[in-house]
Amino acid sequence: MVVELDDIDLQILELMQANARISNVDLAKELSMAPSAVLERVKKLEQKKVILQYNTAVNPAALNQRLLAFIFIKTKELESDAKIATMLARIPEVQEVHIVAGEDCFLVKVRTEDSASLMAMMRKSIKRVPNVLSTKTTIVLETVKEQQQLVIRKS
Amino acid sequence: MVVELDDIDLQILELMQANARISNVDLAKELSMAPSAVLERVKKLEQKKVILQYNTAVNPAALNQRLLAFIFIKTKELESDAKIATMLARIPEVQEVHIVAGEDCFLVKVRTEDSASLMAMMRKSIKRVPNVLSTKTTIVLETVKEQQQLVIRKS
DNA sequence: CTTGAAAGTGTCAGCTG
DNA sequence: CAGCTGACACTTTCAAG
Repeated sequence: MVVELDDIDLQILELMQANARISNVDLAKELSMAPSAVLERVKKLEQKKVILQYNTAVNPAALNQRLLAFIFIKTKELESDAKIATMLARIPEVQEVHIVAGEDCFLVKVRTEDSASLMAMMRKSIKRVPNVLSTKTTIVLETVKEQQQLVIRKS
Repeated sequence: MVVELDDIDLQILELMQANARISNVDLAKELSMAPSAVLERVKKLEQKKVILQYNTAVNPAALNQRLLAFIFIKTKELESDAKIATMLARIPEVQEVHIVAGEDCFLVKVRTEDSASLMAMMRKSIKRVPNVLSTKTTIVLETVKEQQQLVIRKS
């Protein structure tokens, strides 16, 4: 995908990354533009899939999801990577599924209530995915930073 | 932190996780409540830090950030974990910093333009953090799923 | 991109159970 | 305390320039 983004677009993205619920008029004030012009740009950014979605970051502790783990999953060498990936992606506790270079094939990020529910989830969901050979789990003791904001470099 | 969340709160969180820019009236319609009551609940959720922030997911490809990597960082055994973590967290390309169990001490998620800029960032930023003994980098070939939405279980 | 106007929304005070 | 109503100001959104 090639998209042309000018400095105004980048500034919009920067402001919206920091606060998705910023109002159009506030955006317009920051950019010294009319609200309608800003709205039009935002709509175009959505439509061009530059903006993928607006989400609310909920405190995991408030929902009793205290355990975070990364699981490396090794599978039989085969062409059907995509199918396995899709099955992993369907597990609700799984927040991320990456296909990675090296001998481990998949890296999965998982959030559960505690270690017991992690084990339950692995037995119930991950180990039932066909062609899974082995898993290697890394437990997170403490998260120091967790954000999806991208670095925006204006020209 | 212990917070009491009832089913209405959970429904608000579910709707806002999926779309942070949903309007108050739409929320109210979904919940069959008056907008003012919903607004009050949302404000309380923000204030109680159940809602941490509203962010916009920007397509990394649109900003030319095509490379995603996870780096395990081993450091000298010491008490000053927190200081190292803070230094890692300050690197703009670093989206996540976790302190993990096992012999690797830190796990860091990084997004850069390409492998050259990843190497540059490692030389310039990570290797300059004191007490870093070694790093082990896992390159992501393809991301199949990436979301931070939590599983919400209504009672 | 701007203006201007209509329709819709956020927000608050005051009221009710 | 949590929710409702009603009212006003502010926003969103669109057509036209």
